Amino acid sequence: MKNTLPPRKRRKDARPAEIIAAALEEFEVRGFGRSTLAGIAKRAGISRTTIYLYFDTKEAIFEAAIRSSVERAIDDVAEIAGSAEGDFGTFFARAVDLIYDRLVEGKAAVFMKILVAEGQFMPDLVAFYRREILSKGEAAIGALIARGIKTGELPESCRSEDVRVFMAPAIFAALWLRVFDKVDPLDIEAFKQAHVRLVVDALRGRA
Amino acid sequence: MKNTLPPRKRRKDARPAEIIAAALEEFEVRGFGRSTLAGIAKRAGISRTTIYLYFDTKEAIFEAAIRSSVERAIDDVAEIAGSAEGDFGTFFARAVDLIYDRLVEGKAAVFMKILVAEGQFMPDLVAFYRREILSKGEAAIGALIARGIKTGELPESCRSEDVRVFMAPAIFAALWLRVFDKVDPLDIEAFKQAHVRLVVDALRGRA
Amino acid sequence: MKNTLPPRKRRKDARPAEIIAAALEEFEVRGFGRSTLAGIAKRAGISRTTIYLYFDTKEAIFEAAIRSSVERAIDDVAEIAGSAEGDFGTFFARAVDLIYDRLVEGKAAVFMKILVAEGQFMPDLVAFYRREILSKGEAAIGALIARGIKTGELPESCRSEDVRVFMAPAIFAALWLRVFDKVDPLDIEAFKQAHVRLVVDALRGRA
Amino acid sequence: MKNTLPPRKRRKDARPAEIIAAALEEFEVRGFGRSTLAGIAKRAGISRTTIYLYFDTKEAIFEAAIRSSVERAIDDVAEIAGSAEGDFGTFFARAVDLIYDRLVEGKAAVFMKILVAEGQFMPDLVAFYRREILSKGEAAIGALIARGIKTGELPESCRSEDVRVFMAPAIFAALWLRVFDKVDPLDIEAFKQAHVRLVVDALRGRA
DNA sequence: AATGAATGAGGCTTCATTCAT
DNA sequence: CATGAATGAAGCCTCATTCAT
Repeated sequence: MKNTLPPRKRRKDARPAEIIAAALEEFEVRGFGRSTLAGIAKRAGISRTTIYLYFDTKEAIFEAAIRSSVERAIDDVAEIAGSAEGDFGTFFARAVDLIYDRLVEGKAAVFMKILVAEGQFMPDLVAFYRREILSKGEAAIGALIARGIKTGELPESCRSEDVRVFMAPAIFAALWLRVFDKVDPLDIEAFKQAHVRLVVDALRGRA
Repeated sequence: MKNTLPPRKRRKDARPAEIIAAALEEFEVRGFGRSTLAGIAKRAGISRTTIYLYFDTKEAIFEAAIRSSVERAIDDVAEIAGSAEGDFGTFFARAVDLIYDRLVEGKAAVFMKILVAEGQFMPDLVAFYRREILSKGEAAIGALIARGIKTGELPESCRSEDVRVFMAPAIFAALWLRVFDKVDPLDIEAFKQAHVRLVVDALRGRA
Repeated sequence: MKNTLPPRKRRKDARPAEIIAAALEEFEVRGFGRSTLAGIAKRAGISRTTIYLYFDTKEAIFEAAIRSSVERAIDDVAEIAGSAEGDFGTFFARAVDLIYDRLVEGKAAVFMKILVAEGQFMPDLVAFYRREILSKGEAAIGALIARGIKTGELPESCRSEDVRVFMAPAIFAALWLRVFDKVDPLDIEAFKQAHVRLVVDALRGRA
Repeated sequence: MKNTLPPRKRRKDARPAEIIAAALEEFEVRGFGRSTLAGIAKRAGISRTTIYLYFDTKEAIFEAAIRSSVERAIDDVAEIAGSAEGDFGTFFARAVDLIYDRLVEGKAAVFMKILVAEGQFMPDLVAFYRREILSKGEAAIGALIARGIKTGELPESCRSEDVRVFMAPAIFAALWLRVFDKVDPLDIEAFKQAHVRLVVDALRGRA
């Protein structure tokens, strides 16, 4: 029943997503500043002006891209939080796995890169990204820690800690991969494990 | 009498540094891509074309800026390594202090930001920055760990760890400050201490 | 009804030719080096940037102009060679008539002038012009001479002569007209006849 | 006695000539339009601004260069005309030799090239060059013809001929050498002989 | 819905030329 | 006499964006 829509219509509905996908490719390869509408259009296989039927500016495309990735992120957080059993180390490792997956695979890292570079000119998007994406991650980590405290694995003092310090290596790794990896490769698996070990050892040690 | 040098001449010697300083301001405020020679010139109080007497391209200015910051970085490393006494925690805290100083104060973070944004188009500079700046930091941290192992404070197993994971929160903080701080301020002092605690606790705990 | 094509579309097809025509005007008046895209655009009644929809660089415009004049040149040669009857003098006079026509009327002389001035920086175009234009002329003259030898009007020895010497006065006249004519006018008709007489007398005299 | 001037003075007197020489090199290599004062200064081994002590503009340098070559040209003409004996063919061949020498060797051809390219913007120089250089050549050829008529070698009808047609191949050769020679070399010696033969045969044939 | 045509704003860079020593 | 420093004018080119079909 959903497939009975005329192809024209289906096409129309798909366009924004196609453009966003094309734009993300372009952003990844050329950075945001150097990306051109011409490049995005070419990747999307459409004309430059067609983009204006769906988006007002280049920034609007980026905004839409960022927004379109929110739902999944929310699901992710739910996924992390939903898991039922295990000790803190296991949970944390799983959360970190997920985060690295997103970051290494792509979109999230592209967003980070662009926000680092151009965030000052997109305060709304920065706020949005922080609120919808990063803070979910923080909340998730915070929840893990709270659970660890409840189960007695972690000391009460951990509660007041700025959780961003526990996520920092992941962001670092994401950016390093995109910038310095060619000149000094980072073994992402080993790094991830070091990251987990660092946090788990530190927090457990305080008990 | 020593000051009787003709101002024109003195000017000339000072110009490159002035231009670099102006460029760094501009880069910091507008990012590299959006920076214009006109903006740099205005900040430096000179004409657009005067810049070309000293630098061939915008990239060249950035390169000069990055290179001009190397000497200090090297001194810093010496400073860290030179200190004589204390336990691992004290040493590491001092090193982290220094790193945050550089990163918060300015230049280094500006470079990081630009390299994140445009590094793919400046492979030479990425390599240079990594070699001359980042690897010094890594080496310093590695030396601290080696010393901790020798004094028995840290277990032998620490030696094989990727030291970048110990520096990551500093880089993270530097970028966060420039990007998300307005929307979610980061208490740099508290974060720094959390960073130190994280690493020290984790490494000590392994002993 | 055939004329109901949208003007926008018709425009598009005509644009390159319009731009070329405008450019030739500009080149003729200002020379190639001093010609500006702004000037060409103004002559064509379009915006500066519109030119870039059709040509990549100023050189490309010149190249297109030169190429667009080739077909006619080829036809000319056919025309000369095709004529059926007459003695060598008649043939040669007709060929010279044609050459002077082209040269005096315009394009060809403009090209010559530009190539003289800037040819060292456009080796491909020099080669192209020589191959597609000048050598046709040489071939035509050579054919006339061969015919003259066959009919017995000219001695066999003429065959080995460098035919460029027979065309030289035409090139000279073309350039003189553009450079020295104001200060020392050249009666083109008289000169042309002198040219014909010179060559015909010389070649016949050898018989 | 002339050599007792202080070296500073000698230097000063020599400067204009040095600059002119450097400029001619530059003009020859890069053409007039693309030549820069910076390039000329470098060739002359002096500073860009020093040129302004002696010349007001780039055009002024060219003008001085052209004027400085006049004396020699005048001498040349005298040389041609002064020779005492021989028939018309011999005389003409000698004159042509001389002309080709000048044209092939350099300065004169550089002037021609520049005037062809930029003459429309230097009407005074065009007039000057025509008057001081070209017309000398024409006069010399005219004198040769007059002498030929007097000695009975040439018919009276030659007198009314536009002598430029007799010089044209030389100009042609000079330009061809600078423009098309790489793509289609011209054997200058053979061409020169063909030129002489053409003119001599034609004029003699009329007798 | 889609597009080809067109353009204005703005960036980098070159160069002749002036200024002050 | 000579020059290093500095600049304004001007050119080429890119790109986001609008217009008209």
